[in-house]
Amino acid sequence: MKLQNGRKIANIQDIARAAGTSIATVSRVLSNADYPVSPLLKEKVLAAAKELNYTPNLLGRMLKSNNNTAIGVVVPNLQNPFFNQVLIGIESEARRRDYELVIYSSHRDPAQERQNIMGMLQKRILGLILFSEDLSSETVEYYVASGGCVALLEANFELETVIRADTDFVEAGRIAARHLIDRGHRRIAFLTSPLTKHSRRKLLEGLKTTCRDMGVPFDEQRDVIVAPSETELDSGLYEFEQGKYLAREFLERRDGHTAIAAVNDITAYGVLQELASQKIAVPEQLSLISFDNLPFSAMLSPALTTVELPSTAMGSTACHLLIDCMEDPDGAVVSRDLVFSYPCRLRVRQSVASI
Amino acid sequence: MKLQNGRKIANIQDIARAAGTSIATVSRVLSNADYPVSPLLKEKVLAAAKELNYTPNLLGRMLKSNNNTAIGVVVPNLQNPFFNQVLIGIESEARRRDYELVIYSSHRDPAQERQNIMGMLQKRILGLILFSEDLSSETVEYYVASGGCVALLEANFELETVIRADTDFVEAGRIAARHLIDRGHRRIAFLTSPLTKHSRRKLLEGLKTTCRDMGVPFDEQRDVIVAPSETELDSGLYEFEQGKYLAREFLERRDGHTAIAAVNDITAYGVLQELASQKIAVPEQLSLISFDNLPFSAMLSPALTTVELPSTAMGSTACHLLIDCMEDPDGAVVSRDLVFSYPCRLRVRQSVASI
DNA sequence: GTGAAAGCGCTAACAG
DNA sequence: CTGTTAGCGCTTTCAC
Repeated sequence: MKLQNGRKIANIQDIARAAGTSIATVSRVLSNADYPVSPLLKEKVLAAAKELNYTPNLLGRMLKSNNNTAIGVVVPNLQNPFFNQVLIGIESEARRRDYELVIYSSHRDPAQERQNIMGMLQKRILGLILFSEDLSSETVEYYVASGGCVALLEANFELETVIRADTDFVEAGRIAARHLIDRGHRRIAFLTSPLTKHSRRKLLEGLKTTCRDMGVPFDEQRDVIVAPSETELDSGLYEFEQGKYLAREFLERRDGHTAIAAVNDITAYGVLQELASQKIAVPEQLSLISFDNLPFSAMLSPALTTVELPSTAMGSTACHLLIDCMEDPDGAVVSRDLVFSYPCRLRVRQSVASI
Repeated sequence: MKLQNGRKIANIQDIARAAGTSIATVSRVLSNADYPVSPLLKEKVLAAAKELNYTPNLLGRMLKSNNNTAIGVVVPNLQNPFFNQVLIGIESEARRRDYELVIYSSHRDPAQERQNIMGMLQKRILGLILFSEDLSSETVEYYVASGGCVALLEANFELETVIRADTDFVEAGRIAARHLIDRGHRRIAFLTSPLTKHSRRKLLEGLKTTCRDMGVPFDEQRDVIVAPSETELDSGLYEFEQGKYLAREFLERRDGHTAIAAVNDITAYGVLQELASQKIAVPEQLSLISFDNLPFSAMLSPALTTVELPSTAMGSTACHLLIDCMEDPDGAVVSRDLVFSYPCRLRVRQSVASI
């Protein structure tokens, strides 16, 4: 109905008229269904379409076929670089398969999340990648019941008929501890935000059990320093400030520690800056390792040794499986193994010394 | 048509049947048009809708009304944190106004960009925010001709009836030069990627003219160091590597310089790491300033002094104006001033010394 | 106030 | 092969 050089956008009727045929034929050639159409007419239709600058109205098609080649992505926010990494993976896969990405940020607000998912349903966006470490399953169940496919990233609730990706945080913790211990460290501190999240507790568990397994003392009272509270500002800056705070706290209570494991990269950046401002050289006087491997971590001085949590790969695989499910006519794919987990990888750089 | 607990998703027919009325009435209450409906019927309809878990099908509505409450965003890529900052601004405004964000990444490929925009048109997404420093206007013109509204961010081509946001890079260059000179620097080097982009040339211009205006010698042969080529890998890592390269080059050719201006923050990170590895202390032995103010820049040691290019604000204002235009029935808004530019701001941190 | 009916642009039977 | 026709779910005249 919109104007285009004074004319409305051409529709198949216009094409049909111009090509001297019927809308059915036009539809058949333009949606290239494998339906026999005489070469002559085909040619004419194509020519008319080109002539009239035909732009198919996918709303019409979608309304008819009730499917939407878009997938919705709900992340807690866009500021946290980790989610950004996940998005990069999702985007590349979506583009490869010709799906659009509709992005919502929930700000960890269940009401907002619910609204986002309902919005998707209203537009018949039937594929959802949900990053939601601390929300519940109700809305998701409704979405699935309405015919949607979903991929859950790091969710803390169980649900059937759904793709799941989880990171093995215990293993991540183990890897970090092992590296530190291999390099001769015997007193390790874990600096963390409050242990309210599954992921953080698992990290701690990995650290702790590995220390014990390898004969290194680890005492939660002495070796774990927890930041007081957590305002979910999500600006990234908050975790950074928290890292500085934790470093100060650590230095006061330091008790023979030669290495710090920080709960994530941004916290480690804060630790690093605080240490630098107190003229404590990393890794010469104190070693530091953390978890994430944000791209920026390679750019620091010293470059940060960190356990890479698969983010981009997780995003791209989740998207890949999701699209498979969406395109699967009779849910056969669902019988495949839809829970996956990528290994964490140690990225050795310069912030851990051998002692 | 999809199943939901074995039933299809309810549509207004179902509601009408359940409420004992007609689809017209249902539509009127459910789309809350300000159309008189008796309280009794209204009540019944609402009850039925709730009972049947009614989820309106926006495709139907959109097909009829030919408008889509989504806006498309085309950025070159998702890896560059600068675009990410812009996106954050766009997202917050879009959410506030209840618009969905459909995100495309063009990878600076005109064909891809064209395809993205065509895809939007096909879904009748009639609002576009395009970040495109080096593409041409053809597709955009077509989009506008088809009834779309567009906001151009940092575009290098002219176009009417369009919102534009541009950054005053000359002024950014001036601000940096002024700061350096105010702090006593008299020999400044500009480290940059190839001067193929408008923005970089403008930065140089601001630097150069300000030096001359303030009586500080600036010689392009001696004071500008250009990286050899530019592979648009866009991983962010490339600019970082380039920064290291430029720093090495600088050190070889250093000729009394006391300060470096790097073309952007990521390049500055590379410079900083190279300097650190060569044990050159910043800012004690050499000062460094750059352009962007990515969130990370505050997290380095030393924290980077940088000229903030408005990114988030630009995104949110662009989105704001775009939605105004889209919602404007008769293009009256277009007469307003639709070209805007935010001031760049100096963020003084620790990488520039007074000498 | 209310409802019947005509589309929005497209696809898919169904008939020729 | 081709065209007619009946919807997809919704909004919106236009009569009552």
